[in-house]
Amino acid sequence: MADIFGDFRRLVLSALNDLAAVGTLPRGLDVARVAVEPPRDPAHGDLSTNAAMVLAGQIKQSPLELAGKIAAALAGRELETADYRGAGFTAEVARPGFINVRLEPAVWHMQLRAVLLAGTAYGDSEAGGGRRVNVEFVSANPTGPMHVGHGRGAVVGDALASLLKKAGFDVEREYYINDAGAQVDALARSVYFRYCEEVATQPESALLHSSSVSQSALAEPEGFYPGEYLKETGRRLFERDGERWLGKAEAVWLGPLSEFAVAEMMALIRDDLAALGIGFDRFSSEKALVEAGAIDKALGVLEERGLVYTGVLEPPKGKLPDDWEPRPQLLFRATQFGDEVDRPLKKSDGSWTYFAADIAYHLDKYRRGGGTMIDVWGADHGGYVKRVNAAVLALTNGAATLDVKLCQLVSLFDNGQPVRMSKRAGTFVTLREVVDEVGKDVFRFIMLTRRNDQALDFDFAKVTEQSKDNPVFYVQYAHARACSVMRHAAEELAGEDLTDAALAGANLALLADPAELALIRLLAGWPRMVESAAEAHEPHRLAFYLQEVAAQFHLLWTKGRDEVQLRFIISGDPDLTRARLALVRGVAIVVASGLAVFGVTPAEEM
RNA sequence: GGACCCGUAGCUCAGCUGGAUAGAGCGCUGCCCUCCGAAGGCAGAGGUCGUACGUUCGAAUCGUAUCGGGUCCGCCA
Repeated sequence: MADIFGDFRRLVLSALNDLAAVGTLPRGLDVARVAVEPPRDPAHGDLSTNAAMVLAGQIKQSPLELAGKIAAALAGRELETADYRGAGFTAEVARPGFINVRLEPAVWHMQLRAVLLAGTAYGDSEAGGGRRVNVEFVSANPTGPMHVGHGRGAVVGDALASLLKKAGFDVEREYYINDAGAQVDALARSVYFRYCEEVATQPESALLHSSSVSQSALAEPEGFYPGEYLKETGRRLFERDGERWLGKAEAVWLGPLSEFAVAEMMALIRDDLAALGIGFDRFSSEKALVEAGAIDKALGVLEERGLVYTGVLEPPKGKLPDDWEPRPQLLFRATQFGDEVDRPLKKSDGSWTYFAADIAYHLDKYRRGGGTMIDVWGADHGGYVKRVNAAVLALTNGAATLDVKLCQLVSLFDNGQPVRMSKRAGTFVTLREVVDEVGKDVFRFIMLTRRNDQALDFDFAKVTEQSKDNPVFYVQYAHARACSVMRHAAEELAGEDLTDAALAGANLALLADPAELALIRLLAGWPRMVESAAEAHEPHRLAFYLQEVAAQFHLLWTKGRDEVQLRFIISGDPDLTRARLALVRGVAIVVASGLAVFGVTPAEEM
């Protein structure tokens, strides 16, 4: 894949090798931090490398002097990749020790050709080397429909997975279903309550003839989930099972109803996810894991290493809970792996903690081939990161890495006014309502316009506005505009071959305007952008990049205004027209390629 | 009281893992439409990167302390 920055970096490294061969440099220098980047100021040239400054410290030489030697070693070399073969460049040394490189414009023209030939596969990278990455996200409790915060995690996780795939990793998307534990029991009881309500509406119901049944059945259970959606679930249960569960002891129905309720809730959640265009490769069940004895096995691993013991935790600092008292518990030595305190594995009633199940789950993921694990969580789980990291370290002896991405809160606004949300008051806004209101593409893009650890304000009025302060619109508009130009061209140049493959053969050397070259430079940065964003696990970077591409394209468009925009591109000169159409297509390809990572459909017209 | 996240232009936010004169949008000032996408663009003003030390050739970026905002806080998930 054509990547001028990567290619030039290889050139620099080979020059360094040659210098080492003749003894100018010692062997075995650490070149990991040697980078080839576009200089911040275009006046400094097309490419810039910090090689001299990175190495100067290692060999105690002046960066400036070393830069001179490297620049001399670079002189006379040629770019070796087929995409640029024969293209020349000049290197010069600048103040602190930078080596600035000016490329012949032909390099950029060749780069544009490569973009057209690659299509939306442009930017695909081998950087991941097919290594396995497991991305676990959403994992919302199966107790109701998703809310907006879940939606953020869903989009971030999904886009991150796509990004990693584009960067050459073997990615698995996974959802962890917390279908064990007290909250599922509470869910089942809530469903039972709604079921009884439903039965009571039936004219021939046994409930009507038995006051004792009605009294016990129609009391809201402890931990009741009050949401309306469970009424539907209760009705569906009645449709399926009739009055079968009526008046039975809880012990009889709790198990079957839990299963029923979780399946119903997961169907709800899958629907919400489908509305966002998100699917998973795997759903893992906590319950199945527990029943398979995975916790015992995982704790066995920890026990072998002497990391499990029974002890009493120090009271938490600051204000104590009212009922605090010292209790002996089964604990994990998390403090040996960077956590503040050792963490409980068993509750005082002898049942496992959620953490114990999580230890088992992460070991399971690791054993399935996940040397690299990414978990996307809500920020309210922040206090949990250290202990899970500690557990992963302990379980795998440091062989696995876990990166937990915490998504900060999403606040809803409408025209600057906060949208008040309260579960109790029933003014709770679900993810589905938001997505139905603004559309999947808008929602997805907006969720990626902030770093995940930055709180996000979501304003219904602003995100649907057709103006420049709306990044979704701005980027989509660039793509639509490019498509519009191509439609005009197809009409006016009927009979000409305007496919990407044909345009790649245009005389691109005619693109000599600084604004045109600047735009190609930007497009050339796409593969680098994919790799660095993937490495950092930060999909939001692409959103900013795409806005930049859109801005440069709009700029170029208006630049043609003197000659009337469309005529600037589709001019009287057939060769120039084809060259400029090639650039327009290049923009469309990169934008579409970026939006594809985001799971956003590029607009062809607006 | 502790842990985690965030303090960058009036506002909302980037800043590519330590580099050159810190950027973008909105807002503000002044420009650019007979017509073909002005749903856009150009130029200008606007900064002690919360504060103070430290690490080094070099810090918005790393470390320590401190102030402000948010989230969470034994067996809840």
